[in-house]
Amino acid sequence: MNFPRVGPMIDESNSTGKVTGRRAALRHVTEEKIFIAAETVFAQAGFGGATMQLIANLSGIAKPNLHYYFGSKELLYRAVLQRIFRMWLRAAEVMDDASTPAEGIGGYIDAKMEISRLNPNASKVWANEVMHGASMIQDCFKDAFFEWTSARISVIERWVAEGKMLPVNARYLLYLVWASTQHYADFGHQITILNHDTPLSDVEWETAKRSVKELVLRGIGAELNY
Amino acid sequence: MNFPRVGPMIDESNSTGKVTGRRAALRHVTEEKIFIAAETVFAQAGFGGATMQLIANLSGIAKPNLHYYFGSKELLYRAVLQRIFRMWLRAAEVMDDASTPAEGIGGYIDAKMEISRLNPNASKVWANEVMHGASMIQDCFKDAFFEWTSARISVIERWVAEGKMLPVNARYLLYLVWASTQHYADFGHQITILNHDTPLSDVEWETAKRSVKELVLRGIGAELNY
DNA sequence: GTCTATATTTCGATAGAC
DNA sequence: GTCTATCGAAATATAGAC
Repeated sequence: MNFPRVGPMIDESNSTGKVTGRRAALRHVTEEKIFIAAETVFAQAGFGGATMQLIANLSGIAKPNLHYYFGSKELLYRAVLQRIFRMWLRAAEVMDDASTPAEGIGGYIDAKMEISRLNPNASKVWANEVMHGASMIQDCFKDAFFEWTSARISVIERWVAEGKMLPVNARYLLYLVWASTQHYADFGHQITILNHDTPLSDVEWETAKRSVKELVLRGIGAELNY
Repeated sequence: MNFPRVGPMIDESNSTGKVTGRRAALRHVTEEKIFIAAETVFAQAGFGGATMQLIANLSGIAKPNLHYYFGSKELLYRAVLQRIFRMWLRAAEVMDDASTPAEGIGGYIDAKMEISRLNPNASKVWANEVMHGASMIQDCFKDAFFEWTSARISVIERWVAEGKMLPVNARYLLYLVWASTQHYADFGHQITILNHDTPLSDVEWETAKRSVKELVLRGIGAELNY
C-alpha cells in the first residue's frame, strides 16, 4: 500500500545532496512539536477555527517558522491527517492475523477503543475532516482507504463463509465498529457531561469497552468464551 | 422538560405590547430561511469556518439582516443548536411508549436512522459542537440533556429487570445506538467514498438500517420476530 | 425592515534583520 | 534556523440612508 506524499515539503537532504544528521534530527524534533500542537488545535477548533497563532503558542514555535516548516496552514493540516491515517491503519493489523471473529473483531474493537482513549484529538481531526466534505481525503488517501476497507471486508466475509459467525453484512458491521468505538473520542465531551462532568474513570472505561465488545460479538454470533 | 430560551432574542411583541400577526408571520418565514441556510453552512464549515456572508448568500437574506434577526453569529448558532436538540428529543418518544426492547430500541434505531438520512446537516452541527468542546451545550442544554438521558436509561434498565433483554449496560448501549446511527449522517462523505463515490441508494440504506437494528437487537437478546 | 458602505478586528503569510 | 514587524485579505459588526 503506498501513500501519496503530502508531508513536509522540504527535502531532508541539503543542497549538496547529503543528509546532515544533526539538522535532520533537529528538524524532526521541531516537526514533532508542531504536529502535536497542530493536532490539538485542529481537534478543538476545526480547520476553519484553528489559527496559526494558536498552534505557534501551543508548540512554542514562532508563527513564521510554522510556514517555514510546512509552507501553509493547509499543508500542515494535510500532514497531520496523514499521520492519523497511518495510525488508524495499524490498528486493524490484528484482524488480518486472527483466525476467529471473536479474536479478530474483538481485538480490533480493543485497539480502536485504546486509540480513542489515548489519541482523542487524532480521531476528532479525522471526524472533522470527513464531516466537512472529506476533500483532503479524496485528494490524498482515497484509493488507499478504499482498498484497505475492501480487504477488511473480505476478511469478515471469509469468516461468514466458513460459518464462524452469522451472515451479517460485513461493510455495515465495519461501520458500526468504527462508529461505536470512535464515539468515545469524538463525543468525549458529551460523555463527560453525562457522567456528572467527570471523564470516564479507568473502571468505567473498561466497562464501556467490554459493553461494546460483548454486544457486537453477540450480535454477530461470535461470543467470547467467558 | 423546559429549555432555556436561547432563540431569537427579539420579542415577538411590538412596542405597544400587542402581537402584530402580519409582522410575526413574516419574521417566522425569514427566520426559517435563515435557519435552514445556517444549518447547512455550520454543518459544512463548522462554527469557525462558517461566515455570515455564506449564510446570507445561501438564504438570500442580506448580511446585516442576519444580525438584525439574531444579534450575532454566536446567537444564531445557539438558536440552530436548540432546534436540532428539540428534533433529537422527539425521536426517542417511541422508546417511552414501547413495551418491549425490540419495539422500543428497534423503533428508536429506525427513527435515528431516518433523521440521519433526512437531516444530515443537523446531526453534523451537533457532532461538531460536541467535538469542539460542547460549551454551548454546557451553557444551554446541560440539565435537560442529562435528565433526558437518565430517563431513557431507566427505561432500558426496567426492561432488563423484567427479563425482557440481556443485562447489558444501558448507558453504553445508548451510546452505541447514538454512534452507529448518527455515523450515517456525520460520516456520510466517508461512506460515499467507500461506496464508489455514490451516495447510498434506497436499497443500500434499507440494508444498512436493517444491519444496525438486527445486530443491536441480537446483541441485547431481543431479536425481532422475522 | 432592508440594504449600501464602512469601521474594526483578526488571520495567513512574508520581508528582512540576526 | 529563528524572530520582530508588518502587509494584505477577509471576517464580524455597525452606521445611517431609504
